Amino acid sequence: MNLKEFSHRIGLSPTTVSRALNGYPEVSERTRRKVLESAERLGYTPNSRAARLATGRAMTIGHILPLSKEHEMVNPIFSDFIAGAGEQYSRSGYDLSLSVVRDEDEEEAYRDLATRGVVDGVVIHGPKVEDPRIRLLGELGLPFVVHGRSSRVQGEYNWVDVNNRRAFSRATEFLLDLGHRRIGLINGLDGMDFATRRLNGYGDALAARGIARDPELVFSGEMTENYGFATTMRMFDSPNPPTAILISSIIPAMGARRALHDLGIGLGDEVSVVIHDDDLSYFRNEGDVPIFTATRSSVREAGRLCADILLDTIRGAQDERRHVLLEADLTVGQSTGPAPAMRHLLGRDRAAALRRPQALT
Amino acid sequence: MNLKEFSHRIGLSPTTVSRALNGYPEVSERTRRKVLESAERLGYTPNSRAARLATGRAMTIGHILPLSKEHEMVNPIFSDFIAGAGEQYSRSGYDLSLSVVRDEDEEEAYRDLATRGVVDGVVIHGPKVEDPRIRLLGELGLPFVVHGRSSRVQGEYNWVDVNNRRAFSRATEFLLDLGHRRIGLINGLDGMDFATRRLNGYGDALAARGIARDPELVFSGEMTENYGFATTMRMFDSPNPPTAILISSIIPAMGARRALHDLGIGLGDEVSVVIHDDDLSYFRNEGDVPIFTATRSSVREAGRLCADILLDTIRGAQDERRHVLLEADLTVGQSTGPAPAMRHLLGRDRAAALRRPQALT
DNA sequence: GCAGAACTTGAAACCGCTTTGAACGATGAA
DNA sequence: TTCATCGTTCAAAGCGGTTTCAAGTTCTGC
Repeated sequence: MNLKEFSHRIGLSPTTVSRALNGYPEVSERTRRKVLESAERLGYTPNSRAARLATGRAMTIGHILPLSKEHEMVNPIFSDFIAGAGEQYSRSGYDLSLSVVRDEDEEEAYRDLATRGVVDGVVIHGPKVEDPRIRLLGELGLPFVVHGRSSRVQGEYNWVDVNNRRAFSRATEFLLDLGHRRIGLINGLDGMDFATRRLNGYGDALAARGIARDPELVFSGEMTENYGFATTMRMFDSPNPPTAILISSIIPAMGARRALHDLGIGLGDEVSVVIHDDDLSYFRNEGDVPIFTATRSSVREAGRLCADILLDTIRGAQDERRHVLLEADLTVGQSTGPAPAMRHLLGRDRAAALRRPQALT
Repeated sequence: MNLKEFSHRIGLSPTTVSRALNGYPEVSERTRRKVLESAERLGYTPNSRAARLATGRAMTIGHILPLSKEHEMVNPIFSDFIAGAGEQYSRSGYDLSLSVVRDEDEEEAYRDLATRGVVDGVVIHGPKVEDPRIRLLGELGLPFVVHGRSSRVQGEYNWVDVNNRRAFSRATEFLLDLGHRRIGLINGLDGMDFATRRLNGYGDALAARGIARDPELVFSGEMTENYGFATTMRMFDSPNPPTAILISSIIPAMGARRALHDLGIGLGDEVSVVIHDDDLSYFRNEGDVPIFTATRSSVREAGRLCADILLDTIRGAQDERRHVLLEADLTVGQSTGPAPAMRHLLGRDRAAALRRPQALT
C-alpha cells in the first residue's frame, strides 16, 4: 500500500499523513494518534526509496571493505567495529552499506558512493600514515570519520583513535620495569598509522632508558596467526633472542604462543608477552587473571563512537570536527613476569633442538 | 548535475540518455558512444536514489547481523562470508546493506527491510534446526538464500551448505581408524542446524563401530576461544578423558590447544584433534603439513555461491530453488596420530596436578 | 461580535530517474 | 511516387514520498 491509498482510506490528505508519521508539529495530537494507529492496523510503512528521493537524504552510512589480491585478508576487527557502529545506526534509523572492493579500486568506490548519492557519510578504516582518502572525501564533500588517524595529513577531520603511542610506551616500560632489556615487537603492516605510532611508543620507552632499538626484533606484517608464529620463530632462531615480546593483536599472539610452545619456552615465565587487545567478541582475553597482559581498548566501542560523531556531523548538529582519543588501560595477566637472569642460556642451539613439539614432551 | 541538465547540455533528450547509459538497444551506436563519452567528460553519474524509485528495484541485498544481549558475540565467520558475497554483489552492481539488530528484533528487521523496500533479497545466516525466518520470508515474498539449511522446515528454498554430517562422520571414522575409542566433540550452539548435523555425523560413525556416545564428551556452545579452553579442561578433569577431540571451528581449537598445553598433554601425540576449518583469512590452517587435521570448506566461497544464487533468483533467471551442498575434504595435519596405548594412565589426578602451566616446565 | 493570530489541513509542485506511447526521418517494397 | 517498415528520438506520465504555500478553522482579545 502506498501513501496515496493509505491516506485516502483513512480520510486524510497525504500531506497530513506524511507529517504525522514524521513527527512534524503541525498536526494535532488527535490526528497523529489516529494516523499512527491506522498505519499499524492497516500495515502501512512508507517506501524508503521514495522518501530518499524526496528528501535528498540516503539515510545510509557507507563502509568500504578493501580486499587486496595478495593477502585476500579481512581485517578481523572489522566485524566488531561494524557491530558497534551498526548498533548506533539502527538506533537512529540509518542503514549501513558495505562495499567490498579490490583495494586498488577503493578510491573509485568512495567517489562512486558520493556521486550516486547512496550514502550520507562514510567511515574510513585503517588509515595509512599519509592517507589519500581523507583529502579525497574532503573534496567530494562527503561527511566522514576516520577510525584511527593519519599523521601526515594536514587539516581537520573527525577521528576516533586509540592512544597507540602511549599504550605501547607504557607496555614497554612495564616490561622494562620487570627487568627485560631485549624486547621484540610484532607490529601491524608497515605504513599503517597505528603501527607507526606503536613503533614510536615502543621506541620512546626504550630510548628513555638508553636502550638501542634492535631492528632484528621488530617486525611488521598483516596480523594473522601464522605471522605471529613465523616472527616468533624467527626471533628465537637467533643467537640473541628477546626475553619479552609486544604483539599488536591477540591473533598473532596465538601464533606466538604456538611458537613458544613448539620451542618449549614457557610463556610468562621464560618469555613475557604483552599484547594489544581489541576485545574481539570471539576472543576474549578475560578471567580473574587474563591470559595475556594487555593494553585493552574495545574496537566495538570505537565503532559506536565513530557512528555517533558521523551522525552528528550529518545532522549538522556538529560544526567543528571532533576527535576522540581513547586510552588503553594496561591489565596484567599471566603472560608476563620478571626477566629471567639466565636468559643467555637460550640460544640458537636450544631453539633448533626444540623446534618440534614431539621432541619435548 | 542531473539527467535533465546533462541531456540538455549534450543536445539530447533525457529518454535517449537514460537508454544509452542503461544499454538499451534502441539507441544508435554513435549516440551511445557520444553519451558515454560526454558523461565521462562532464562527470555525470545517475542518481541511484532516483533510479531506485523509478525502477522499483533497490539494487541492494540485505544481511542481518543479530547481536544477543547475553553473548554479544559476532560470528567470526561473518566477515569472510560477507567478503565473498560482497565481491559478487559489486560485480553485478548491487549494494550490500547490513542491519545490526538485537536478536529478539531479528524477525521484525526482515519485515522492515521488506516493507520499506530497501532490499531486493536477503541472506539468512546461521539457521536453526527449525528456523522461523524461512517461512517468514516466504510470506513476505522477499527472495532469499540460506547459508546452511533448516532440517525441520518444510518446502523448497535456496540454500548453500556444507555437508556437515559427512564431514564429521568422516573425521570421526578417521580417528576411529587411528585406534581412538573415546572421542570428544566440541560443537557449536545447540539448536543450530549445522551443529545438529555434525553431532549426527559423529554419532553415525561411532554407532557404525558399535561405540556408545558418551554425553560427558559432547559439548555445545558459542564457539569462542574460551569455550574451547573450558570444555577441554572439563574433559580432562574426568577419570576417563578422551584420546581425541573433534572441534567445530578453529577458534575454540585455539582454546583447546591452550588447555592441552596447560595440562602438559601433547597435541597430536597424546591427544589427537580434528577441526572443522572455515578457512578464515586471518587464521589459515596452512603449511606443508597443516597444524590441524581438518575438514575444510571455505566460508568465503560459500558467500560467493549464496550471492550468485540470490542474484539469479532476483533477476528471475532462476525459477526453481537451488541447492548447493559443498563437500569438505579431510586434510591430515600435525594434530592427529595413533591412539596411545597407555591412555588409561591419564586421569583425574594427573590432570589436576598439571593444571598450572608453571608447575610443568 | 469581529479582526487577527494561531492551529490544522490540503492541493500541487517537486525530487531525478525510467518507460510508455507517439512522432519523425530514412529506407525499402510495391 | 506512395505507403509500410524500421530505426531513432522525444514528450510526458509515472515511481511514492516530502514540502511549500494557500486555505479553512478555531482561538483570543477587545
